[in-house]
Amino acid sequence: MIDIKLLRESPKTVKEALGRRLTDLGGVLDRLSELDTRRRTVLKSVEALKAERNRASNDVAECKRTGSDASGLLETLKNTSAEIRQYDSELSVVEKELKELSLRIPNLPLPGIPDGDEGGNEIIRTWGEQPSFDFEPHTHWDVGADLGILDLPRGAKITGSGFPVFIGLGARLVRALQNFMMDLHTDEHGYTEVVPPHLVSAETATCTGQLPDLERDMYLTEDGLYLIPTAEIPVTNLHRDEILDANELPKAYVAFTPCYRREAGAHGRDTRGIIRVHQFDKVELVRICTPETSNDELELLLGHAETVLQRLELPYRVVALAAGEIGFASAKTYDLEVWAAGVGKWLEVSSASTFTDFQARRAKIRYRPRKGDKPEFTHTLNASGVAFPRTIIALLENNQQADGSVVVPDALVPYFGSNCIAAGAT
RNA sequence: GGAGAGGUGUCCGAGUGGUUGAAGGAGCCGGUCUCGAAAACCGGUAGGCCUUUACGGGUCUCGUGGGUUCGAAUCCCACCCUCUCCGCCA
Repeated sequence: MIDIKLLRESPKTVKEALGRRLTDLGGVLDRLSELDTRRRTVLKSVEALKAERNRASNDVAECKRTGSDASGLLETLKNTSAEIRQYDSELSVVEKELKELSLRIPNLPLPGIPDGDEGGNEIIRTWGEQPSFDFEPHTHWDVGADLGILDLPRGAKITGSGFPVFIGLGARLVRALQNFMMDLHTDEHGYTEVVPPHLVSAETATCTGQLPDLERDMYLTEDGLYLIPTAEIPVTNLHRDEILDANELPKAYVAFTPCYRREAGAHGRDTRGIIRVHQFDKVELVRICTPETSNDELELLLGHAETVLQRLELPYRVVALAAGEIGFASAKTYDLEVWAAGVGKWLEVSSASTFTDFQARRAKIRYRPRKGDKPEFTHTLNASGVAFPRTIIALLENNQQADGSVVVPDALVPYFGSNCIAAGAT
């Protein structure tokens, strides 16, 4: 949620920051300022009238007690109340539009991030070696089909395209990845494990910023509930409407959930294999912290996601997204892209973002710096740690052998139960 | 799905039309007492918004939203949530 006071006090700063997103919001911002001014004007009038009414009302009560005549007072009060009702109704109209418009304003990009659109993205670092082969590496959909562990046609039969089926060792691989990542984040990185609801209310999805921005990308049920496109939504909302103690922060949560995405408007992109699917599993990391620490927390979070890929021995790069590329609620985002030798592409497996106080404002997540202090908004952050399908793509494509088998990285062996996936095994 | 009960401050809990933003208790913070602690006693202890350089002032909030009234935590309506019982079901 945009800080309306900031817009009031330094509209130029806000406009310039939002301008870096390369979307035109000028008209909306001007309207917002106009509504804000109007709101305060009306509010002053109505509150003065209410003060008057409250005083007179007490006088009426006093008259009743003493038995004196209050009819004159009552006459005046009637008029005052009528006037108040008029102002009140204007106020509610103004406030409604103000709120609706505010929800359409994205977060302000942090000053340090690169400018521009996709071309402005900066590769921060690269880790690991891209594998070389003495044969032409196959794509994951071929490797997976040949091993009998990934069945796309049957998924399409059951539901439609974009709903993959993992079978046998494929399903076991998913389970191994889940346990490996959850153990890593809880035991070594200190996260608290959460199993959240997979369906959320519109209000919940609004607080994290998916609504109204991504309305078309979420599955909406008949009951008005949305299937989560990421565990970020329910987990960040855990502390909605709460005032936390400073010594409770940072809060760190990890959740494994399926994610459901309509991918509306993405038709024709990455349609083969499991690069882009409607349902996938993901381990999500969420942190809630004080404003002073959020920049450091972002780096920490990014490191936790990187550790997953390092343990899995998957080559990756860290990309700092340009201001025109970051998500609606984000102020700064790093993408983690893993190398996939078969399709020959870098694939995003994690997005680590700080939302500064944007989500906290919407969700009213606050904390008290010291006892007796006024509550302040926290900052919120999240990162995938990490998304499964593209991790599986990288494992299958990078670790494939000439005989069609796939080598399982050491870190996964205790969870998977074997150091290789071979055809015919179950 | 049916029947009933209920949602009040950090917590428990009183309050059925008029200084009740809210009794009382607990907790917490500060103080007195004490070598120190406990006990006892005294004081303090919600959030939002508007306004003010500041001190302060104003207003709103007793699940949410409407309504009645000069005035609502208190009356009326709708919705949400929780609990109990019955039914159904994994």
